[in-house]
Amino acid sequence: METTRKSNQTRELLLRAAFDEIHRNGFQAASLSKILADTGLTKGALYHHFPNKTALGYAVVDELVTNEITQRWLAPLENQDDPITALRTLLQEAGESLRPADIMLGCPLNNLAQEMSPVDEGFRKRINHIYNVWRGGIAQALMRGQANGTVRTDIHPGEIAAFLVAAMEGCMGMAKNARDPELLFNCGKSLIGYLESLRVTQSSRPSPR
Amino acid sequence: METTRKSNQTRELLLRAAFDEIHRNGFQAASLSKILADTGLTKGALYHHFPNKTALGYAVVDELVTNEITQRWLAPLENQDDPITALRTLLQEAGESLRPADIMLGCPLNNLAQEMSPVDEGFRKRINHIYNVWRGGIAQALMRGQANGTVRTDIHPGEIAAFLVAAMEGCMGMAKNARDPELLFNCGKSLIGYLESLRVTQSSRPSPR
DNA sequence: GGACCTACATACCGCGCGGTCGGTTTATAG
DNA sequence: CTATAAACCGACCGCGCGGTATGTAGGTCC
Repeated sequence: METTRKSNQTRELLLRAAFDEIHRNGFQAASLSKILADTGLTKGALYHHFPNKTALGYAVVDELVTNEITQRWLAPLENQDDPITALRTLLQEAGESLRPADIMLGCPLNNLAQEMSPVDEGFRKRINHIYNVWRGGIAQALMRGQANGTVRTDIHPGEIAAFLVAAMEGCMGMAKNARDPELLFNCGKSLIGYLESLRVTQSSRPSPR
Repeated sequence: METTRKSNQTRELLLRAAFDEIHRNGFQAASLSKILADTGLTKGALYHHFPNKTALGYAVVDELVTNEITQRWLAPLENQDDPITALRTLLQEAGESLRPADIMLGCPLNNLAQEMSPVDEGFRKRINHIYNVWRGGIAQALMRGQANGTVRTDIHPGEIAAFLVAAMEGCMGMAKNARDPELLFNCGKSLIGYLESLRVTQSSRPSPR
């Protein structure tokens, strides 16, 4: 079983290098030779673990990208009574943790979505599944907020969740192109403003009977 | 001078075919051979009008993409007293005019922005310039709205304009991946809701003195 | 009517790509 | 110690790509 563990190590090594290369150049322009040069491995190792380039890309999405989204954006949302402040905190943390190089490369999920959705149905379905889970997690958090009185009840959680994810990815994409942290900061400010408009305020609370 | 006119015709023919190819496959994966097959022209014609593939791409951005954005999103905004209803109308018109194939391919400008920004500085600057013009046009419209009392004065037009463009592109990108017109419709609804929240209402108007 | 230039056509090149395949090392099971 | 299969190596292949060079049809000018 020692072989299996080491085998998994090189598999993950390949996955991580592939993730970086894809993040930098997109999937289609990603070079297998570059990935192998980065890892110090060879064609034999790669094609032992993956049947072809597409399967490698699928594995990157299914394992690395999915994991990153769930860890970063969904897990912190569970068991939260106040989804709006929770989301706000997540946004601020994400904004602070982004280095210029990260801004320049953009969100890996959105990059793949924009590049591969029209070109490869396998990528499209996998990415759309991640987005569905993401939207679903936010929607559920908003519903819990509605149930406990922290979120306005006159909004549709599913629609709002879809818009929130779309706006986030849009802001990331803008900053990626502009290469301007301040633009990202301003967009984040507007996004947080929108987020706060979903909160139950004194004026919006129905008068007690 | 008759030759010049025909020459410009084939140049525009190449540009339009290149635009389509790039819109479908992205710039890097766009095939010059495919473009030439579509137009019925040959390498000689292409390299007579453009020094290389990159220059062709730049011309597509500088001429076709720039024109589409200004015509569709900026020209209708000029000389409008009520920018919020004007933007709302533009959004609805755009949403209605989009066919499933258009949704699937996404916004040409955003596609190029996401693909090329980290890879080629020439593309990045050109695209960023278009976005700057776009944001600027919306910001100016909002400022006019503030001046004539249709837009809230407690918001920063530049920041809001940046967020609006980002959110629009984000919504387009989501629908492109999901391949779902209803998702686009829902995002558009939320976007319009946000837009309307910028309007001066009876309650938000300062009491006259 | 020859010189000349623009506007294309066509054959060709080198390169890097994804992918293949026989060989070699390594590790575990018997 | 040996057999066997997994894990990995590395040379090789075909292909399509962007790009080049040479050629040529047709209009213009003197």
